[in-house]
Amino acid sequence: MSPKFVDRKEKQQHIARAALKLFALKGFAATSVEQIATAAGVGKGTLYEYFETKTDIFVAAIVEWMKQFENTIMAELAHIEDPLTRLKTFVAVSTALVDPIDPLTARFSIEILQHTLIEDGALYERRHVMKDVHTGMRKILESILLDGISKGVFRPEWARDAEKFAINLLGYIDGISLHYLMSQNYFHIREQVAFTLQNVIGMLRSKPGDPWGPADIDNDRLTVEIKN
Amino acid sequence: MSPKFVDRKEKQQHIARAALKLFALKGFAATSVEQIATAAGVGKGTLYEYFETKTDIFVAAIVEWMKQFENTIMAELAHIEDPLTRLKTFVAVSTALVDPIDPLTARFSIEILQHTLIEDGALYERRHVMKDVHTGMRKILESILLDGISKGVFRPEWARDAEKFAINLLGYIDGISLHYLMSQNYFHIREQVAFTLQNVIGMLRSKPGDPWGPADIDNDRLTVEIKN
DNA sequence: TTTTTTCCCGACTAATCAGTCGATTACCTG
DNA sequence: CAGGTAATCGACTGATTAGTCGGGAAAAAA
Repeated sequence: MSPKFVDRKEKQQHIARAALKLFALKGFAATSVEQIATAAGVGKGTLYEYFETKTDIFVAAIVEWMKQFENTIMAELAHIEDPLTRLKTFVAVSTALVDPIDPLTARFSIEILQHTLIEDGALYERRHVMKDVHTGMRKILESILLDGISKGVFRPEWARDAEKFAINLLGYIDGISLHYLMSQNYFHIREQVAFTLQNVIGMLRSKPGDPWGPADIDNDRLTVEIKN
Repeated sequence: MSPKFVDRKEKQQHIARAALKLFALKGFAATSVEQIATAAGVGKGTLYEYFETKTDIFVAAIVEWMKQFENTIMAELAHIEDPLTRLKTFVAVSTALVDPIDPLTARFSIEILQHTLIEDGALYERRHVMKDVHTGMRKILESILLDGISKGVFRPEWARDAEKFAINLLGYIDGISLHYLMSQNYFHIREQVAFTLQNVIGMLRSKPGDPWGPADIDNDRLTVEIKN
């Protein structure tokens, strides 16, 4: 049955993925190690061959989750040139995570948030993990903005505030996603995001002396499929 | 010692407040009923005279928390006439919750979020609680905007989008607050919020044909004291 | 075949904790 | 003062669960 030598990395990843689903669905506290073992198709003892503690499994699940997200967004951006489309795509991929069909990852991000913030949360001692994620996201967004400026699509004055812009937009995306999850059917996240994008792009493109108004953009790029 | 007849409402509130501090500090799961009892200065058995379950204590703590926030914001707004100042005050009070000196309430809001979203979270069956909170906040913000329009400070075209505007701004406030909490010292929340406010107010005030630019507002109203 | 190595497992342990219950105290009333 | 009642308490119970450990199975080596 079991081969003499097992690819430990691969098996760890397999377990981490099984754990990710459970953590996202039920939360860290409500997910027992036994359940993870069952979901991964191994015994509880085996699980402890590959991870020291439950928290380690959690961290591995987070890493797995981030990897998937980053892959998705980089793949989407890879073949897009137009700065406007790049910006819209970035926002679309980010908000697609809370699509009602698959709210798991969004719930999971709450779980991470909590264990990062709460004093004896599983991640309190490893807060840098989330900081690194956000820094990575911000860099991508900043580069989109600066690229747009260099291509003459956005006005150059915004270069000075690229970082502030990126931080704010990321904050908005997360916040509106959370509110959406909490009060489903109360508003339409696509419309809300499109509204913001219109205003933001209107701002980014307007030049002093130009009449200002929300950008009249098409929202085709606001739909993105996230592969699990 | 104990009087023959006790004001049950008052004692419940007393316990709820003690619980609020603990829940905010350590989270729902990590706070034991025993600890709540000790913090409230009563025995564990007594506590169950006033609440049926641990979850009921949690809900009571949430209600207590919301009441405090609403009192603060209404008190602040009560004596302000100028729409711009009202808007800035609203944002200031909302973000003051994540002041590094007292991040408890922000952590608590994460806790609520989680138990609202996770399937067997303590609040999953009572999701409407959070929805109601947000509706209340949104109404306040909308009224500020409409009032500003009627006073000629904001351009009337925005009336149509008052609701979208309010939902987006509330989402932004929560999102930027969360990011701030997660990566302390990485950015300055006051500057970020001021930046957004400048742009938002610039948008709200600009008229078609006007040269567009961020509003040159003073940020005095961005500091607010939250009383515990 | 026999031995060794690697991997797998689930019963067990020790600790935690939500909720119960019977005993006790303190106040009130007659 | 005495009987009754409201309020308090914390030891106990039952259930859950993170992490351990020793036995066993399969593959490789000898």
